[in-house]
Amino acid sequence: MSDYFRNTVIKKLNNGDFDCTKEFTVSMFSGKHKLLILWILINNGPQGFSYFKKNLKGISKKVLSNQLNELIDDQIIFKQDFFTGKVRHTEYQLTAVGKSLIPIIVALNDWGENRLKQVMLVKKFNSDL
Amino acid sequence: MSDYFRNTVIKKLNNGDFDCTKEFTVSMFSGKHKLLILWILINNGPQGFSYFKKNLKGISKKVLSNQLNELIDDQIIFKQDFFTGKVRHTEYQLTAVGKSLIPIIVALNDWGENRLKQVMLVKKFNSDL
DNA sequence: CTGAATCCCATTAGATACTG
DNA sequence: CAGTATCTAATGGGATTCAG
Repeated sequence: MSDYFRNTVIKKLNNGDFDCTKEFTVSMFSGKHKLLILWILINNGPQGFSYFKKNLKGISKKVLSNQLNELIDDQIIFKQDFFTGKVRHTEYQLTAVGKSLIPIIVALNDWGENRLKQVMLVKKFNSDL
Repeated sequence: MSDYFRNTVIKKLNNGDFDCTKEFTVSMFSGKHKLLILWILINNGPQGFSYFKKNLKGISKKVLSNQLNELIDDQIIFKQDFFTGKVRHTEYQLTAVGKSLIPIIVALNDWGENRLKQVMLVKKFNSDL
């Protein structure tokens, strides 16, 4: 992702540069895994750290941690801790702000699925020649 | 952006790994400036290279070129060249695929504007204390 | 179990110069 | 005008280590 980019946008906002709405919006989504994380939360409900680790194939703990923290900073998700004895379990959930993204994320996902089908059809057609 | 990420997704698709719809979708949008580029095309119609250069504050020619080419590769926009004598002018336009993104981009932008207003209100409130 | 800190290398962005 | 080529500096990701 782009911590640098996010920080740049945050600085701009703090300096009263309101002319960066689009950059702001992009900064909310930049990060390879954020859409996946949100998708999981939308479809499977609140989940813990290890659930994401298992389901986001190939993601490292560091990157996952970064992405989750950025989403928390942006108030799109929040975290709760539970203890079983000394063992900590966590649960990440969508905030109200995060929930307001659901229609967009669903639309984005639908678009991606349809587009992927198109791409695959073209590929198949070409290989059938 | 992430040429690396895009290439990874493309490789996966070529290897028959269809289990990366979300990654595919994200790869379409990854890139700080793509949303801005599309936003310009949606609102201001077809534009040339220098128009983007002027309006995407701080973007370098190299990065702009990359972003435009990725969008072309993904068949979201296409390019036409015109010559006035030996001087080349270009025009980038949305394809049908690109146009299918308009509702999503508009929704994304609306969301971003509203969210930014919220953020600003909170900031103002805090500074008024 | 969750997650922060560190080290190191791959990738990307920016500046500059050059071409058709 | 619209890029491409090249070089360098800044960033980001992965692996490992450590801690609550």
